[in-house]
Amino acid sequence: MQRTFTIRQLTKEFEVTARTLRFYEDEGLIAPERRGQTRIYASRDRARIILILRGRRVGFSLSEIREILDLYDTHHDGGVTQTLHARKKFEEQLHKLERQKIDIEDSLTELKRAISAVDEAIAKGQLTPPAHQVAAE
Amino acid sequence: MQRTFTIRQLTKEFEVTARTLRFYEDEGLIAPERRGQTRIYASRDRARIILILRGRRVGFSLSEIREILDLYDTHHDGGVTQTLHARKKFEEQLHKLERQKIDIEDSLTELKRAISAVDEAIAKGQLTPPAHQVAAE
DNA sequence: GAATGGCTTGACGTTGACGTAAGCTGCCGC
DNA sequence: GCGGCAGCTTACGTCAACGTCAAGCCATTC
Repeated sequence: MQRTFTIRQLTKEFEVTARTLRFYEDEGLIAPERRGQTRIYASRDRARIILILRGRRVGFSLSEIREILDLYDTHHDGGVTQTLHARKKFEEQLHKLERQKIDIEDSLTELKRAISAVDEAIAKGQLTPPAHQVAAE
Repeated sequence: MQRTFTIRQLTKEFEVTARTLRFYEDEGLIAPERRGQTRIYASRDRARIILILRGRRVGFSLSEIREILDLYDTHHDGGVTQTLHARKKFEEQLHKLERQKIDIEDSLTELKRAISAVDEAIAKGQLTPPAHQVAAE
């Protein structure tokens, strides 16, 4: 099992550019080690990248993502206050995602309606034929 | 039943600024009529705004949203070619949303895991007490 | 030893989605 | 007729999330 990764490997695996990974590092989202100058990513970094990218896909900003990652980092060794704060933040994200899930489901049903409307129109043949089949000019 | 809306009403209903609605107009997403200078929004415009905002929330760019709106507009009176093209585009959006739904569900289960981990930690009392309760300095 | 390829660090450029400020035009109540 | 909104246009500003050079280091390979 591989424990470390080069920047190249990760860019290929996740289809992001090296610039993006360095940018995430500048933003404090990941912290790969160095062998001399070059970055060595551990599987911890890789796991965080997965979280980051999925977070982006579901619409979180990088600062929101950083907040979540920080929570994962700190809620273990923090005091009760820290931990309760983490719990609250997690639940906020949870609710945000649940709202988004509803939005997506609404959009999905609407799109499906649109598609079947198109299909009916085609089936009933209520359509002018494609221009190049109408007549030879 | 109200058929028209002022820009003020819509900003309040949807919690967007007037700037935003004018911007959407500049971008060709809506086309309210004018009484003199002032914009009069019909319920058609309102419906489109609902679509736009929901589209944004699920991560579509404004140009993607414009594309969808255009499809709604034109696939009725277009030829077969137009209509099939519309169908294809609709399905593309459909797949994008389905992928996103999976991402969201994954994130949801992960968040729930995180929350119950927090809860267990609290239940087991494996926590240092809040700083202000430790000792009076 | 010169070229090649990969990695690095700046630093400036870009794109999307608006914010913001300036200055104008009605229109309403007083 | 005037203060005070509401709305309008024009135009520049901003912020996030990178892209795009430029210039340099380092190891290999020919």
